Amino acid sequence: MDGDADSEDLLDLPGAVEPGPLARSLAFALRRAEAAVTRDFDAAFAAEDIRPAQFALLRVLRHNPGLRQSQVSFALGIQRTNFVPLLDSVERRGLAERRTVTGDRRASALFLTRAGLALLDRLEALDAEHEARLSARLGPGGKAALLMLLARLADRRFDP
Amino acid sequence: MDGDADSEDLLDLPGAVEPGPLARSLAFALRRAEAAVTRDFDAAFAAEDIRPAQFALLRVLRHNPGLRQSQVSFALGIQRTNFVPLLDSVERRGLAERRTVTGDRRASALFLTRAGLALLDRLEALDAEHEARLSARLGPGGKAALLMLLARLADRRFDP
DNA sequence: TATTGTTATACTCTATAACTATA
DNA sequence: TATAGTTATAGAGTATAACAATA
Repeated sequence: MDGDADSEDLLDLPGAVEPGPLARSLAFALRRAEAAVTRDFDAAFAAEDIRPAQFALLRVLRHNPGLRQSQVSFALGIQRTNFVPLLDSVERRGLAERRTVTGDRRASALFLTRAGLALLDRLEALDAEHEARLSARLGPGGKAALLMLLARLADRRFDP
Repeated sequence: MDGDADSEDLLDLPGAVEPGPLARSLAFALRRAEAAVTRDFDAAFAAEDIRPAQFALLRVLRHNPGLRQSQVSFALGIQRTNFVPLLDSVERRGLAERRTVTGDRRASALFLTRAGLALLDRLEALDAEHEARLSARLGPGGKAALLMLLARLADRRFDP
């Protein structure tokens, strides 16, 4: 049901600690990889005071102007209730705005401001370098392979 | 500096939302994959009331009896200050224990209890099924490839 | 002086319940 | 009745500063 080769040597726990079965745990490997990516992200974006969720939000708004909050939060995998303070944080900084929707006065449509677009241009430049550094760790074809495997893991059709 | 193939089609944001450059973001892909793995973990371990960090701690203690707190917390990637309540939680349940070290009265050595070992046996069985389900999502050789790529990302020698 | 474990604290992310105003 | 957005709140995970006991 598995059939993978041995990869016990892939994980080096620091300080001569035996990793044991932890060396083959996907959850543990994902956690360590995400921590490393976050460290590089923090170093790369320190000057812009932006967090990953804010960056992702701005990117979605640029490519999908006028979406409703529920649509954006669902696309980002954030509950609509937790999306409110996230959106507030970028709206307070004048990077995005809520506009009232004609025809449904409950909803609000989301747009980047000019300032948001200007910031996003700088962020995309920083991100290109960030992704290039990570890609260099992975070797030729590594990033494409990794994105494919991660997308398979994340496929909600397999969900319990 | 990159040279990967196009994989825009790998990410399907729900609700006809254009992912844009988010489709090639490693941080975003990692976040979604980790969320999916966590959902499967929660479903698999619901009956045992155990969290990933507690499980990882028990596993390290089994394979490395007598380690000091600092060593274990470092191996798990948890700061020693945050490790204290984690260890407290498993010690309160009688799964592990602190023992005084002869020769250094500041330190404590960590051991699984018999109850901890018994629980860990059940957890390892659940985890084998959990990992097998994830491995099935990835296809033949997928898990080994993914573990290798994640280890490359996590390699601290590349850290900023 | 430095190290081990600890407390206190704060910030982010996430999760649930309940509310409002609309539809 | 149901939906879009909101508030309040609680639980984890993580970060820094500072302390006591010991080395």
